Amino acid sequence: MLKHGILGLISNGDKTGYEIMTVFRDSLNHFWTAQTSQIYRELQAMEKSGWIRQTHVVQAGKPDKHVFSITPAGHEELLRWLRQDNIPAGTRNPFLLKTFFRGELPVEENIGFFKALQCAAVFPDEGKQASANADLYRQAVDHPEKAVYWKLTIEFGRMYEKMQQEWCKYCIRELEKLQHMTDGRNHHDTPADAEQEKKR
Amino acid sequence: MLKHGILGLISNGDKTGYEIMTVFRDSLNHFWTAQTSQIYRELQAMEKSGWIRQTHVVQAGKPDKHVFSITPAGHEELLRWLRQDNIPAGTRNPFLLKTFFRGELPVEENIGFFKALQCAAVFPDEGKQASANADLYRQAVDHPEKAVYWKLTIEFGRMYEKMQQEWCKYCIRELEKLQHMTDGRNHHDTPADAEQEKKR
DNA sequence: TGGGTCATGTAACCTGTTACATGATTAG
DNA sequence: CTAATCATGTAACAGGTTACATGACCCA
Repeated sequence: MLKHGILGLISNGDKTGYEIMTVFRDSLNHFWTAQTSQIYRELQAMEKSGWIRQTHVVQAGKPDKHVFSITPAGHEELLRWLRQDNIPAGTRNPFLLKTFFRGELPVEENIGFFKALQCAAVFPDEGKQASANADLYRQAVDHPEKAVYWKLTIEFGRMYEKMQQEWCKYCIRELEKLQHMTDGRNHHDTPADAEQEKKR
Repeated sequence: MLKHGILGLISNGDKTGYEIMTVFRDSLNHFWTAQTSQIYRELQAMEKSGWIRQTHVVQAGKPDKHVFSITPAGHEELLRWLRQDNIPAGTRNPFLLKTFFRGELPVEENIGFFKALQCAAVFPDEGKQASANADLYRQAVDHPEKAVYWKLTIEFGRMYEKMQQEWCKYCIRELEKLQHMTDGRNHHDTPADAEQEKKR
């Protein structure tokens, strides 16, 4: 996956490992991340596969640059990847995994958690996003037909965040219902009491 | 992450590696997956850490069972994990990574893709979900206070899917706009022509 | 008698994370 | 003078995937 992400970035213009790292950090961070260590490792592998090619650029003062450009074979591979398995696979979500087991914690604590989550902004706002990466911003001006897709991912982020907030509201409602149900039977319920209850 | 998922499952009742695999396959598949190879590996590690403990159950005919149960130390670890880093980190989304680079493909192809995605159901429907795993179903009847959280993850799935459909509509609208814009200037635009265009 | 389920795993590989390591330039 | 930025990486480890391997039972 990362290999193809890097390939896509290089297809939009030659880049060094360092530049690739900055794009991940500044612009793709809400749906993908990558450490320099991994980027350099993948670049080596991709060069071996013939997807990209290296040019040394000697610089005065600064360390030399290794600039990578995409090869025709690399571009073919990028297209192949884009077209392949368009069946959206079940995305792994650590956050839902945790939710699934929250029954172990007292209800009040979970209500508190969802209230906090409701306020937390997951994605950086557009303003930040737009100014973060000069390269992408330039692209948006020069090639609107490519920049649309960038806009689509940002819109996804916005809609996801809104949905998450709605979901939090739903969770809070459900948990408060549960709380009232148990309140009737058991008035001052502490976590320790709940533990005792379970062990019977 | 997987270690803690397994720990959570065992905390809801003793299980063999095989049983854990079936729960992942039948009930958690929309937010997490696990291969048997990995499950057995993790179980070993978790036993070494003292989070779980093994009992051999000799069976007539069938191979022996290795039934795992949670230890007090394991339960403590589960609670620690549930409470730790409640800051929802940027979830890695291979699907958005691909969207980001769709500019490489012709617009019509991408519109077709989003139209197909709009119709594709990502999550299995509740009926299937509920009947899939007898253990979870029983839990829903016996311990409504724990089953709520399971319901919450299912509701998340439903809301996510609805949001994705809305997003697809938005994407189609945006791409059709783009198509009309380019239509004015360049009438019978083939992918090959686009390639030529780019290389200038 | 052949395929599905129950039940165990191993080995090799690929991918991702954490920590370390260097060194010059530039801006405050 | 100090911290950030540009620019390169390596080493060790953790986590996930793919493929292989075994064996008995049960149902059609």
